[in-house]
Amino acid sequence: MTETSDDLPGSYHHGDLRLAILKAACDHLRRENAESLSLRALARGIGVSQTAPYRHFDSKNALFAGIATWGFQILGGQMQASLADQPSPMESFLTLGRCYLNFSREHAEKYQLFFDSSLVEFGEYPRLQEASGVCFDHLLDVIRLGQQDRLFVEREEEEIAAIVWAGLHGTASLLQLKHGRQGLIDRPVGKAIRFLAEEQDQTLNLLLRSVLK
Amino acid sequence: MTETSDDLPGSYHHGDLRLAILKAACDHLRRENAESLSLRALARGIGVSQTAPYRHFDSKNALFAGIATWGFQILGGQMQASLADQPSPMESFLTLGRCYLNFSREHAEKYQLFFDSSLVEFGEYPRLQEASGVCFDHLLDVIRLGQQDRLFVEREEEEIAAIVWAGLHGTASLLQLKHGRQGLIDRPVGKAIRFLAEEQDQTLNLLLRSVLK
DNA sequence: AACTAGATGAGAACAGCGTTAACTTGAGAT
DNA sequence: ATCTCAAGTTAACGCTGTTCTCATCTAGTT
Repeated sequence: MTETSDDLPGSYHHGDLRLAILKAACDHLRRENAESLSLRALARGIGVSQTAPYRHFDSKNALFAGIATWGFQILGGQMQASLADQPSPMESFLTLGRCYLNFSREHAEKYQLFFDSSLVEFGEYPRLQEASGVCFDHLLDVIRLGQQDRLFVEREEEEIAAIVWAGLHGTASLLQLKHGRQGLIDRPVGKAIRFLAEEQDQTLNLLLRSVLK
Repeated sequence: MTETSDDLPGSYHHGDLRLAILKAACDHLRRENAESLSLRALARGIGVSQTAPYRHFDSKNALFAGIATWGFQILGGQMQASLADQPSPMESFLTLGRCYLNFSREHAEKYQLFFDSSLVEFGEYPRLQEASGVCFDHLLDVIRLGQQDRLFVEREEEEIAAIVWAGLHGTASLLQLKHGRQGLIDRPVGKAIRFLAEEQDQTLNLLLRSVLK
């Protein structure tokens, strides 16, 4: 035993290395980016050997999939919580949109993985698919609620969902450019993105017009 | 000289290695993904030494930036061409939307780089910023055209642009999931994405309702 | 025609990476 | 007290991005 750290005496086992890795990876993704993330550096930072992470994740991609799954679980929970005690289908709808955009901002590093098929192979991780399915089902639920009140244009629920999701994801995605690209600030595109960022409720109202009757 | 290939006698210089690298990289991105792209393998495939690419791109990230710049130049050209001879502002608008979605499908590998700030640092490449600015300006032009006909809700052009861009990018982005995630096919989310894919004109019409008066 | 400068290519080398295989440790169940 | 298995370690493989130094080709000047 190599006496590497100032831990308690018998600290051969970490305790919850899996969670520690997930957190450290998210920290890195927030400060740097996915390309520069290294499993070895992560392990070094935590104070375990370079190969210890492989006891919890089959590969680097599996780690990314784990982060994405974690993200969908958080998002699903926040969606469910936000939907409780809403006075009307319309309010439920707006709340879900706010929830989605807030998540994409607060957990930007996880959100990005949802759509990066180069880092996360959805097909290989059933638990990831299930977690994402739960989130999509929340959206469908809200849409069915609105359809009962004849809130939307007459279309199938999946079609409404597709348009709403596209608008939300597009907005979330453009908002992330704001932090990554400073050179755009004094250009028209900067003004456009600032609008999305600073007038979230107006943005949501405009997006909703796509599907409202 | 190592007589590596069956080229013409004096083939020490490649001719247009820069373009060859750009094309090979795009080929790889289409078939595989960004994470597995290696400069060395690229060079090997083309038949030059491992370090030859560095005469044309400062780094791997510079190569990605080069591909993105190339993409914006193509998109800008297609936008301009598609806008010629449109009968009405409304038709111009729809055409631009189709053009954007078509590009995101035909040049998926380039389009992805537009929004991957982990691979492309916009701030470091002025020519990239300029090429993307040209595309955004085409969108602004079309919006101004529509505003003269009082087509849109009364908002500043950058605000209209932001909403339209969000809808278009969201749609383009979700469409790319279709090819990357087979496991979703028989789920609701699969049906939603299929709608976007198969009913492009209906999708565009719905998205436009966000900003139409 | 010879010379030169600069662009383009090659080769060797370095540190770091993901991943695998074989070994060690320690905690909980029998 | 022993056994078992999950969790952690060490050593090693081949590959990568990148840099440094050197070779070669091209184009233009004298």
